[in-house]
Amino acid sequence: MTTCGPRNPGRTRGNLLRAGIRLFASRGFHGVGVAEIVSEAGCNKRMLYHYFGDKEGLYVAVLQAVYARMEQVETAPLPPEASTAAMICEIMQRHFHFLATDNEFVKLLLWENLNEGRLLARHPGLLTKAPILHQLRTILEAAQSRGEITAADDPRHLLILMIGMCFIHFSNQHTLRQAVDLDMADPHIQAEGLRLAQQMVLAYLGLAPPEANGV
Amino acid sequence: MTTCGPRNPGRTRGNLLRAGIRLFASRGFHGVGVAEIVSEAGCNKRMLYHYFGDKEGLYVAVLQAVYARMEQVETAPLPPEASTAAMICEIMQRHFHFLATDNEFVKLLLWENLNEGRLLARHPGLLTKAPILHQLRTILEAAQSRGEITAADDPRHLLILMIGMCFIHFSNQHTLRQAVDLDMADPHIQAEGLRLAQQMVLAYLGLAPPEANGV
DNA sequence: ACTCTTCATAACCGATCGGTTATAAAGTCT
DNA sequence: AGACTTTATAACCGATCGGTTATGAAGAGT
Repeated sequence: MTTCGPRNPGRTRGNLLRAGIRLFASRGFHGVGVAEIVSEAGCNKRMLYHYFGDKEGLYVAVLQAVYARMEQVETAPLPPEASTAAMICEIMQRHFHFLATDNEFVKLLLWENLNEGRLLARHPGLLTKAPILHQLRTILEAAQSRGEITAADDPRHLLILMIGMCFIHFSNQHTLRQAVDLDMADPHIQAEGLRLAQQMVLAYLGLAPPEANGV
Repeated sequence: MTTCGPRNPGRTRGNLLRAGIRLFASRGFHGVGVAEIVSEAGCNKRMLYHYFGDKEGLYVAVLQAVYARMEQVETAPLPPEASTAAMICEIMQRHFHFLATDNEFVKLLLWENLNEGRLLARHPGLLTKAPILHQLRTILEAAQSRGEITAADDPRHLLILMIGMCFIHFSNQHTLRQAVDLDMADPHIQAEGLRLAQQMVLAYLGLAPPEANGV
């Protein structure tokens, strides 16, 4: 497409990375050829090998870049004076909204899982511990010390279910549409799904919903 | 591998289908070559084109075969005299157990979603409505008519969350392992995840857990 | 001005891709 | 026995795959 001009190191690398993110997310590692990537990046095939070593090198860089987008969103501090229920709803809403916004993240995560984490295994440290787990732990411990909740279950299991209730809306969009006849891409449907998920977690913890609805 | 012998129509077709299920599930449509499939099926490449037309034809047959496995499990009748809570737990346990057992189903479903349902769109009727939705609807309506529950939310949304809480354990096995440091392949971890998911749904519906635990 | 590293291109490589052609043996029907 | 359909094989096809070689221009250091 847009040629790279005579010399422009940063831009060529950036173009390749962006093209890689878009194409790998949309069709996976095996589904994309390097010729297509360099065509979209507007440069020669040799440049990919110059900047990233090989196709897999670009793929790793793509994963790093997209994981960084999640960390950036999920490490944002929470409103310190909010109620426990409000904080639970907030981190769920953040996670849900991030998945809804960053389709490329969702797809790359799924590709990597389908690949049985082979790339992740070969490049340890690519994916760090979920920052959201630390937030949830802090919230639950504080609530427990104040006697607001009694359950002492492993917060990791609770987090998995919270993530699962969000993730399903985006990971299984197309098959769910056929299976239950709901358009998961519709923001209204998504909002309803999030609302129900939040209610479910609050009900499990025995917390009343925050002031918005519960009076 | 095992050669097909002089003539054996059913077996060659079956071998190809089985090989296709295993290989497409493990590496997706683009990740597998026809040469590899026929090698595992123990027959010549030409046979694949004879029985299934082309590579995509085999892929469609694979999806059909694996979807049929789910329908078979999830249309089994429920114990008619059980409590509402027990029935909810039962359908969740069944769904969870099916996903835990049939890894190929989980992966093929994810491949197809990542492919944005292109195959599903090209072959309508391949995936039918989820039979589990009908079961859930029946349970909820009966409970509602008996006044056991009050919520009149769309059962489709509840089902999505139930599926999501089960699915996440298998769809994101490898990345979750790194993100929250839990081995999702461990049956004990899985059992705990299911237990928590069941509790969550029951808590949301305002139902006491069935006799097993609640006394 | 001279060298040296970096950024870039075009042409090309062997291997593999999905799919086809040519051919024939095994079974089936009359 | 002879004709015809079905099941099978081997060899091959053009296209494309990921990756390399050969080459040179642009910028930086001296």
